[in-house]
This record gives sequence, C-alpha cells and structure tokens, in this order.
Amino acid sequence: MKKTTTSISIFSDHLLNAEIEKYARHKTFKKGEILINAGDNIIFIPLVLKGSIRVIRQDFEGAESYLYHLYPGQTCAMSLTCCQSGKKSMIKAIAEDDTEILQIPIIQTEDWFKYPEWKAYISNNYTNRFAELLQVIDLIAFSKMDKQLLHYLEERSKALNTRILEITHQEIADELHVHRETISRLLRVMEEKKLVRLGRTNLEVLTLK
Amino acid sequence: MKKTTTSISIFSDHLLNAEIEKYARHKTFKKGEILINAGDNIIFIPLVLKGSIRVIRQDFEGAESYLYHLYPGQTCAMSLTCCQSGKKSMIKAIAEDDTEILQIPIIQTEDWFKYPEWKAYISNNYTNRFAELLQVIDLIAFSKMDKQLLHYLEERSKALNTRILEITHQEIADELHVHRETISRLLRVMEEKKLVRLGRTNLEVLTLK
DNA sequence: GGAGTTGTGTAACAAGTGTTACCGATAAAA
DNA sequence: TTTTATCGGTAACACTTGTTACACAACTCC
Repeated sequence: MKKTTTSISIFSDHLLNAEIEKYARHKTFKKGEILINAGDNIIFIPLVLKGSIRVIRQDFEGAESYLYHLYPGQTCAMSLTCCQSGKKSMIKAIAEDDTEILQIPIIQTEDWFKYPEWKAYISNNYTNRFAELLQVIDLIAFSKMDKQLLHYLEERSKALNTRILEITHQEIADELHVHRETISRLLRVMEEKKLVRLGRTNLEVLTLK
Repeated sequence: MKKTTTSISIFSDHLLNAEIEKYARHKTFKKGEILINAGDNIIFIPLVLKGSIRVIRQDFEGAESYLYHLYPGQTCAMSLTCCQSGKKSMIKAIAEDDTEILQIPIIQTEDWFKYPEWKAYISNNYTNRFAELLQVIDLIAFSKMDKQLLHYLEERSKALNTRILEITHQEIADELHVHRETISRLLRVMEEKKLVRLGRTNLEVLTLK
C-alpha cells in the first residue's frame, strides 16, 4: 500500500484526510482496464484522483449502454448505493485513460458523515450523478441517434483529452446499443458535415475547442 | 398546520418522529394535481404518506418522459439533490391518486443525519431511485415502444390500484414522447393480444394479478 | 509472399415510428 | 336539438434503424 500525498488535496479537513489516508488504498489502472463488471460485488468506494472512468450500463444479457464519465475528485454514486444495499454492481466501469484512484472500504466511511465536508461531497456526487442520468435519458428519449453519437464521441474525447480516438465502429455500436452499419452510416454523414475525420480504427472529433 | 399521527408510523426513533412532527406540514393533493413543475424552486422534501406520485422528466421545451412512481414511505430523491444544490426542479410531479404528503423544509433536515434511521432512509431512497432511473434507461435503450407502453400502463395501474385507467391516447403519447398514432397502433395490437381492453378515454389493463 | 482475420463500405429490403391528412363517433356546450 | 370540440381509426408516405449479404482493404501471422 503506497502512501500518497494526492489524497490530502481533496478535502480541507485534516481529520478527514487523515482518515482517508489511513484506510484508502491507492490503485492505478491502465487505459482500457476494467475496474468493475456488472455483477461484481462492491465493497470499495472508488475516488478518482487522475485520469477518467467510463461508466456503462450492462444488462443481464450483456447488452451495453454508455452512461457517463467520472473525473478526478469524483466518486461513483452507484458504488455508494450498491455498497449500502449490499447489491451487486449494475454497471461496468472502464479506465478511459491511465487512471489513479483511491479505494475506500465502505465500512470505514459509515461514520464519516460527522465531517460536513464528507457529507457535502457525497451529496454533491449524488446530485451530479442524478443530473447525468437525466441527461442520458434526455439524450435517448428526446434525441436521435446522430446527436447521441456526437455526444458520445465528444465525451470520450474530453475524457481522454485528445481529439483522436482509437476506436472501431463496432465498439461504438456496442456501447450505444445499435448496429455497426448505423454507426458507419452516421459517421459518413458526420464526415461530410466536417464534424469528424475518419480513419481506420480511429477518428478525429472536430467539434471541440 | 394540521397535526397528524400518520407521520410517527414512519420511523421507530421517537426523537426523529418528534422532529418531523415539529417541522413537517401535512398536505393533500387531489388526483391529477401537480405537486411540482419543472423549473420550480424546491425548498421542501416531500414524504409520501398515502396515494402515489407520478414523476416525469420535463425538458426545457416542455417535452415529457415518464420516469417512475413514488409510494407511501418514499421520498423524492430529486428533491434532495435539487434542494441541496439550490437548483430548480428538473422534473414534474403529479398526484396519481388522491395523495397525502409531509412537506419537510430542507433546512431542518440538515443535522438529521445524526439519526441513523434518517441516514438509512435517505440512503435507501437514493438507492431505489438510482435503480429506477437505470430501469428507465434500460426500457428506453434496450426495448421497443410496445414494452415501454405496457410497462407504463402497468405502473399507472399499480399506482392507482385499479385496472381501469381513465386516460386518452394523446396523454400516453405525450408522457412516452411519441405520437398519438403510434400509441393507437400499439394499443390496437395489444387489444388483439388480450393485454388490454380499449374504451373511449379509458382502458383496462389485463396483465396484472 | 500467402492465408486468414478484422474493419469498413455498400446495397437491398424489413420493420417501426414520424408526419400529414381526413373521417366518423362521442361528449360537451349552446 | 344543434353545434362544437375532443377522441380515436385509418391511410399514405417519409425517414431511421435493423437485418442480411457481400466486397474490399488493411493488418497479422505463418
């Protein structure tokens, strides 16, 4: 267990930081590594320090649907709810980039609500995640596939902090839960509109910055 | 402000019940009344005592999308997050049936986390709401409109505790964010399959019990 | 270099929903 | 009773995505 000084920068309360440093485990994941699979038991709260995590809904049959990204300073609301109810994970989490996290055993955090900062932190994370899920619902319910696709590409581009994504049409199709041909069709049109530039196994997002 | 004895049945902690009784306002809504509109400021946590509440996503243009129902003993997780972040409501809440709730000013609940029961209650509500939102995403992302429609009808039927729903095709279409013709088409097929029985401005759900 | 694998483009048709238009039935209002 | 508004049925066509099939290019492994 490697001590890290990164953790104490998250909160301003020294006692809280000390608790975190006492119980948290520092972990690193390489780009593309899976942190959590649907069905896994969750006993840790992951606190993102560096990089980003792609969170994907996965149903019992393995069908996927992209939800959102987690960034440094954030934690996974799903973990909180899953841990507390003792249920298995309903989502899959993948390191979008090389990523560092703190794993905090859920049991340790039980009485941390005495720290106002921790309470606010958890509360804010719930709020953000709810907003994010509503945005997902908006995207799926109110908009067509083309908007969803652009949103997906932009989010991944932001998370990786690069315009060029190494990704195949099939991968996109899986995470957006449509057929590869649909993605190909849409990307072709998006290229004509100068929204993306297509290559083999990669594409450049031209709509950011 | 009417004192009620209904509230104290929710928790077993007398101190907590006393606090609730001290600050909560008892309110009743008639079937169909709107409790909250998208854009409203929220300063109360609603705690459902009797009846049920239909929660609907409403985007800035007024487009709607059904989310879930709240039942006695439950509270609205959206309210919790909205209140705490000082944001406006992102959802619309309608009394599905004649409904009684307790309105608790958010400010009073700030230090209630000292009551383990309250903490657990809030935590459980977050968990349930997350699961519910994921189910919504599943329904929209993974299934066709016919399944969504059946789910919608069954949920409303459960919430009203009756098989017969007084509802027009247009209302359903609005809340499921499709056109009236689509709903009519689907209902026609569902009637052939003996899943529903259609009347003018009402329909009977035949799949429950 | 050759064979197999993977990624992408394309076409043709099926299925579901959007869109528009119109009609008839029922209920409500005058 | 007559008029009007609302509700629901139906049709025709457009558009999007699903589904299947095949071709070709690029890459990998012998």
